[in-house]
Amino acid sequence: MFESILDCSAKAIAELKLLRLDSSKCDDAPPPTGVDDKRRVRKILSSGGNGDSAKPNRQQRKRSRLASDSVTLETPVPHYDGHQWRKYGQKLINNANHPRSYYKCTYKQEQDCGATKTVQQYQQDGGTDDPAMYTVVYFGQHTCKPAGNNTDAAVVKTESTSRSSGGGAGKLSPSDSQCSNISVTCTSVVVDHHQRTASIASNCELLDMAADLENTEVNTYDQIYEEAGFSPFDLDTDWAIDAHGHDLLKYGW
DNA sequence: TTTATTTGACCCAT
DNA sequence: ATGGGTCAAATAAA
Repeated sequence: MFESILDCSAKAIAELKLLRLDSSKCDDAPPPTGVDDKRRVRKILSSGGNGDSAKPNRQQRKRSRLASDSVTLETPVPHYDGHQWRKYGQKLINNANHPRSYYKCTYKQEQDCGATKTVQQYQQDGGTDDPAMYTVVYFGQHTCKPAGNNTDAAVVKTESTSRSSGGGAGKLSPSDSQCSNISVTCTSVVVDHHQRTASIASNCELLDMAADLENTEVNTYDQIYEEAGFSPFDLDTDWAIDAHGHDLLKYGW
């Protein structure tokens, strides 16, 4: 297990290092913020209304989704990220063994929060010692405020196949061995310095973190946690995507 | 009754 | 034409 932890940590660091090389091409690409008015448009359409207004909206949205920056997490526990999500779709994807699930922020309606994510299992669950791994891709930013003083991370009941934490508390300790499998990638590294605060962990900072970790004798997840001070998987931390969807932000403990 | 999930259809980008 | 993202009616769960 120890070796496995080491191996996975090394892999994560290697990936982050690769991304660090790409980080030099940080350029500005302000993603349009698509307004989700589709439901109403659909209603109008289905009631025989003029459908011309539908096209720009949908186009705008789809384009924004495809062109938008994203943050990708690879994790065995895709549903514990500090936010509440509502599943709105599932699709079988070509050349994938498992369907992809689509989630939007639970507070989309009330707070017009535009954050979405997709979850897809990419590793066959080979046994009890080999937890299924999921690729989680986050789009957009959370503009919603977390409801209540919910210190526990949001627990999202989703796929029945979810095997995470088997009914245990929705909280992982940093020493949880599963956490050693986490890696973080991003499709675009653009840092808006005006958006940053002291508590922000941007992609670049994550990459720096990886570099620092590489120069340190890090043998356990506990040490990684200690070195970094936090992790993208810290459930006591609230995470968000920055205003332009470029960075993974930490906005609270 | 309310809220969340499932799932087939629809639509857009490639 | 096809793949993938989203909608929304039907269904399930609380």
